[in-house]
Amino acid sequence: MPELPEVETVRRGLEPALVGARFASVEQRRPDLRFPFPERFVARLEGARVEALSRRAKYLVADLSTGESLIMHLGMTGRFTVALPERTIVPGEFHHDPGTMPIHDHVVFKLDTGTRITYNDVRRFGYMDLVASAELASCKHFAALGIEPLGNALSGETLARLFVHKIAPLKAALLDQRLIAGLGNIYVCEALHRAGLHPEAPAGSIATKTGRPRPSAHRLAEEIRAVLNEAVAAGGSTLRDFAHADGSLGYFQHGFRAYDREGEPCRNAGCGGTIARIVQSGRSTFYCADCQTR
DNA sequence: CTTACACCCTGCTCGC
DNA sequence: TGCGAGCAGGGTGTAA
Repeated sequence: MPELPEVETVRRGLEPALVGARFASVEQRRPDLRFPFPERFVARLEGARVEALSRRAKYLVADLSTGESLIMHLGMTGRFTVALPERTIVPGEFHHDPGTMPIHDHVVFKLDTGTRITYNDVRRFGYMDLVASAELASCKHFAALGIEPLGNALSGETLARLFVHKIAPLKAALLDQRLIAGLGNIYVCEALHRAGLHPEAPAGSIATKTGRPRPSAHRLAEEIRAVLNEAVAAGGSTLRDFAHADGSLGYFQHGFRAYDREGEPCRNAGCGGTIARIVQSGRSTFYCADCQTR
């Protein structure tokens, strides 16, 4: 579920409830998610105040007053639910996202403000870890991460440098978190479609032999930025709608142009093509063979 | 170094 | 209606 825009939306939803609050108690309901929880997970959280909540790629990072940071990855199905104190919670009446069940509530954070934040993860591909805040950048989760696609680093020049001489397909290169960190299957499909680039084209084809950007590199950088910004904006509006309803965070539908639209007409202006589906490195790719060229 | 693939886990949908 | 196959937006480990 969550790629960069969804994680950023979750961050914005959690921030007002979490930052400045203290963990009054933490309930860890199983020993592991994707990985085991760190040693003394609950003890290291309880009593700590959250100083800031940021995002790196698809990770959430809560900086704590203890000098440690809580790293959270949502995997495929991780969600947070915020129950504000002014909203009386009647036992048995607790609201969940459609499709989520209390049996998959794995961590419950109770804050000193009375707010309760619940982490639910059906497939348990998400995970949490605690690392020293000073060593975040070099910790095992972050050390190998590539550039932030919404940061200043993303440009045609950078993409050309990262992809030059790569024969792997563009799709695979864009999904590689060591090069660009935060894109997932949906937004890679969307960015390539918007940029008019074929997902099977060699990644190196956007660069000259010397690593200079071809026009397609600039186009790709622009479209990555555009589609992510639009999705973050859409998430923000979803957040406003949902936050007052039941506190659900982490899922929203965005109007995709290619993703999951196999057999439907291409939405690029002037193109009469049809969206096709192929499989690349085990994942579905959706693209238009008429307007996405190699 | 690359790239490909199985795998982790649960639930939903689709076709027979 | 039941049931198995296939699929799902995440990443990791292993092998070639």
